[in-house]
Amino acid sequence: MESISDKKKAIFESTLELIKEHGFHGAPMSLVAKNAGVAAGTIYHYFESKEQLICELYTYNRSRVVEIVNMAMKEGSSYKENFFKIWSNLYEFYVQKPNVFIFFEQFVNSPYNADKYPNHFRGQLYNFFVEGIKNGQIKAVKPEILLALTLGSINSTAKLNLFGNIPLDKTDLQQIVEILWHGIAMR
Amino acid sequence: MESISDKKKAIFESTLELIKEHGFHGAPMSLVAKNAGVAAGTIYHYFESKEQLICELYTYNRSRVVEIVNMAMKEGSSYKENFFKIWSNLYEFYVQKPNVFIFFEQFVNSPYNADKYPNHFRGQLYNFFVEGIKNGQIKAVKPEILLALTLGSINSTAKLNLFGNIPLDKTDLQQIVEILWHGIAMR
DNA sequence: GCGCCCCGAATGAACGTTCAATCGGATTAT
DNA sequence: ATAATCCGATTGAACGTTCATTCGGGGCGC
Repeated sequence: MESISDKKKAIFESTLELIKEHGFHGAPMSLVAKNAGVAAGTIYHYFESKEQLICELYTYNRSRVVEIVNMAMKEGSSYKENFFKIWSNLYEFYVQKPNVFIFFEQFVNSPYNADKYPNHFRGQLYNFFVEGIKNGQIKAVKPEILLALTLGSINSTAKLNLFGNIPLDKTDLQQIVEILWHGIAMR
Repeated sequence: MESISDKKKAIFESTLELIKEHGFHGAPMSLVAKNAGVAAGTIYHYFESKEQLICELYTYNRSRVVEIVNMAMKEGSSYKENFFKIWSNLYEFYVQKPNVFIFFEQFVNSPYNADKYPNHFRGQLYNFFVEGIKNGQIKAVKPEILLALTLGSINSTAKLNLFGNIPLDKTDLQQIVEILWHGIAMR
């Protein structure tokens, strides 16, 4: 929600783009600056260091994702509909913003990322599953497992779409969520 | 299958360890050399460049993984049993060799990796699913989707085990594969 | 003594970061 | 209204460090 200055936004965008294209290596501050249309020194006016820039970039985008999930949880009318909404909204976000998606993938497995097991969705999404179990809509599995499977399937589907050489249409996506739901739903 | 010299193996192991611990950055050749117990120059006797070292490290370990899958496909007696075997053998491999697992994750999303959509299992595992569909054991979904979901679930489960702060026992794993199977199996 | 393996100091390019200088708009003084 | 002052934002050349890579040499087997 906090609004950030245009310069900061440009630096963020430039960093995302470079990392998507060339990885952490291949994203030197000089290039980040050039592509953002600012001088090298300017970056250090906004960020303490490269590490901090990257970490802030992560937390900023992570909060966007959390926001999306929280929104989606209120959209549908039934529990299943909510689940589908969450899945597809998150999927859509990743597919629409590949540079964020790839940055996430790079960051999460990098040493920049301090806690490898973030509480990402420990808040709302975790509770969403706990709720589903309590109400008998979902099998009684550890909620962490449901989280992992759900986010994991979004992840690999996004990758399949972005890098796979087969196109994924609405029907395919429907099938995928259906498979997941069929796996975790009661009955 | 090809056997590699002890020095090469030591260099591989050292690289894996450093990358797991400190990422691509934080794995300078000088340290790779030191931890492998060789001189910096020696590495260049075996590898043309750092890039080549990393790429070879990848293809070497990838072939190990492919091997595991191919083996697992012959172990069970029923189709479902085979599926379970593949899943758990691959899972076991990742959990037993976290440095390989993390290296994979880092590599796949890095610019070192040329083709983001590798034919990894296009060979045997792909056929395994095609077969399953033909024989009516599995829903008629694009095999690529089945691949993505299966490998994705292995992936996120391995991460959950390695980094999550909850332990995963046999029952949990059983539940996870069961969920997946229930989702993709016919009926 | 030739070829192969190995060493590790040397090299130079590239990188993250710093900093003195400059800009430009707002504020104050005249 | 104009001039003087100020101050955060911005610049980019320069610095010191780190890195991948090179290379001249040493030792061992044949």
